[in-house]
Amino acid sequence: MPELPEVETVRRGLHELIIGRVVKKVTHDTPKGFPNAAADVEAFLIGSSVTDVRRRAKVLLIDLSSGYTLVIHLKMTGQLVFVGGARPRSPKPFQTASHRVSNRVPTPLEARAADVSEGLTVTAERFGAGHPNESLIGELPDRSTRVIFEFVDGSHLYFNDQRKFGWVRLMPTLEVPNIDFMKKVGPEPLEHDFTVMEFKERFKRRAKTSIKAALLDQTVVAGVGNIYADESLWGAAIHPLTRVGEVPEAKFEVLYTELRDVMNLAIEKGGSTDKNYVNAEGKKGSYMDFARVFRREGHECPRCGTIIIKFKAAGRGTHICPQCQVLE
DNA sequence: CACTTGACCTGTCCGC
DNA sequence: TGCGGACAGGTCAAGT
Repeated sequence: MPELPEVETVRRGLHELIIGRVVKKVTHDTPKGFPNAAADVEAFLIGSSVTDVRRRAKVLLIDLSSGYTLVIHLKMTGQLVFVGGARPRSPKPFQTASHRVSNRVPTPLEARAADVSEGLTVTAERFGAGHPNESLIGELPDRSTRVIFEFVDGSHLYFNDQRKFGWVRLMPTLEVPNIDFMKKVGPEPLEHDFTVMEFKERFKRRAKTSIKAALLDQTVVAGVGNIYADESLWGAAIHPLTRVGEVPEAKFEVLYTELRDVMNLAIEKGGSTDKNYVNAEGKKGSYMDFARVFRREGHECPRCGTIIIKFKAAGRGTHICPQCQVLE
């Protein structure tokens, strides 16, 4: 479920944590998740240092000193978790009684990781007690770990992805803008120069589709997913099935403001953790504590007290207040 | 071309 | 207790 605020939170975390670190080794178990040829990995990733961590829409870009970039999409359940600091060493970490999943057969990736004496424990203690966003991560790697980046200083970056929809690929930095997705994707909604005029203009060509489908369309505006679509539509009091062309001008302007406000708040709260999402330190985001309608069916609308309902719109679970949000 | 639906995956939850 | 099926949603391909 990582949307723009979640990916941005990960980006900020990684920007603090991995710039300057030099890649020593990469282990991965899914050709689909990491399709690059071993020779390319050896030539352009191993021995390179991280020079920048960027984001475009929901895509993370980790730039390397080799002139290549790791392009990463977390899709629904992807996580990028950095583990540094002192590392307890264990000779057979995947066979110790303390291992969380010790009574099953280690995956090939785990077995390989065991060979290099990994077996780290990511605990709340490691990241400091009292942090508002608790850790969701246990020992890494775990069964969802697809790629492990090891840096020369002994720290690690884990790419976990329970549902395997996400991917990592290595390509020349200069070619990143030529990816089909990058050529089609719409403007960044939180950029200062993204105006309400441009917002309205972008939606015009989708006049006949529903406002929710248009919000989720990455070629209209970048980075909006199901959570912030529902939250911003509630904020603007627009029914998700309203055709774009039928949305009153004034409400469109409110939607622009609501979308930006709700995403900025979400970034401030470290994103939304419904089930899987964690930041670069393995911690949950707390926006869901502030959500007004998303996953709140059966609860009262904070504006009018009407019970929030859930139904399907644009192929997605959709949450509205049936009193505040009516078809135009 | 605009728009909708299904596929990709796996873990979880619900009803029987 | 187990099992089948529905469900979760970002993006692309294939369909209308």
